[in-house]
Amino acid sequence: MDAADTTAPARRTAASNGHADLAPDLPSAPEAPLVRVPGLDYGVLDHLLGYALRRAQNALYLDFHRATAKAQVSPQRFAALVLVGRNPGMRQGVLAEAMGLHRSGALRLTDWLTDRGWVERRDDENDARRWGLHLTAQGRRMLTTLERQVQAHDQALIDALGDQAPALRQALERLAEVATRHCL
Amino acid sequence: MDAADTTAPARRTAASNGHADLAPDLPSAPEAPLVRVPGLDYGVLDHLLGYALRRAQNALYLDFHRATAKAQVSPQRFAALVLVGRNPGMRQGVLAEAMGLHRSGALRLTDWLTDRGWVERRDDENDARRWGLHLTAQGRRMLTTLERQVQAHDQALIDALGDQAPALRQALERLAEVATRHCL
DNA sequence: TATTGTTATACTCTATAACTATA
DNA sequence: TATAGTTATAGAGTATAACAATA
Repeated sequence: MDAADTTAPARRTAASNGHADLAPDLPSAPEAPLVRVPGLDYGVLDHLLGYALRRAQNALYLDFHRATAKAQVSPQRFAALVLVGRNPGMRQGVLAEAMGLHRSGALRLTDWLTDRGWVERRDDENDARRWGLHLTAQGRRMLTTLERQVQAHDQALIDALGDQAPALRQALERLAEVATRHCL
Repeated sequence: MDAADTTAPARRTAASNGHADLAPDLPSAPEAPLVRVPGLDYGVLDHLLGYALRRAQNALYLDFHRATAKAQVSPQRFAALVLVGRNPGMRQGVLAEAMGLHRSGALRLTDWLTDRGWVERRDDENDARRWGLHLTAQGRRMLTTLERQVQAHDQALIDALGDQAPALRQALERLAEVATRHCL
């Protein structure tokens, strides 16, 4: 037997990551800017709330990458890191639910974070089927750095919007609610 | 020689579509709903404009599929259909630019639309390298149907937002501008 | 039998790079 | 040589389904 099986007991394969070879992805292809082509007629698109939303989201996505350029972290991975940081011991299944992913997707996401040494899987005391997710010391440092960058980035946008900003967020939350209710 | 080579001359392969076998994709996996998990602490995410935007966009994306359920058309494909409809003779490269895609992406998108019989490639009179994209009769009918569905869907959201709606769209457009400028 | 997580696989979307035809 | 479009390929992200371990 191995000497130290400190955190992740060996009775499970502990996501030893058989698919990617340790340094898997890097986003690298965030999508091109969705610019407005001058002579073009956009028809109904110019009047759709959904299209305005898509434009804004595309722009913010690219801008997010600029803001966190050094770490090569996608918005999704940043969100996962925040969630694990604020909810220590969180299960993978809950992470999946919170992020609108399938369990297998949460696995890949967690693998990516553990490969970086930012997150580790530990035993769940009550149920041997479960892992508890925890930030490592390095992960906590990284989160602190990223949060500072992301928040500065967000604040710059809010400043640029001026007094429109609070109404915008409120309207977005309402919109998400309405569309979700619509959908169910 | 073939009798009729009416529209697309044979001196080019005319995107005869060697990759997919004619009935390629169907979106089918639109992403799960991004619901708020009750007991969870979202930390900074709850204060970020970018995250609110992501939530709203996710909800609208799913709702869009509901609204156009019968046609299995993604927002992107709908947008492409609108653009070709409003700008007959449009080149693929312009479509790519308008939609923030690489040329090869616009090719796949156009292939999908032509496979459905909604769009056709025709010669460009001035430059034999170019195609002009045009709606077919069937494509125009489909566009009319889709536009009606999408607009009704969008109007329902606008109605639900009430007097917040105009401010929301204005703020979204401003946000896209600001973030893009930020990025360049 | 149901749940948690894993593995294997497939499919979509997008990009990169090399290629052909035309300018 | 530059441009428009095509082809081939690769990568990221997601899903499905079958599986093992545990409840």
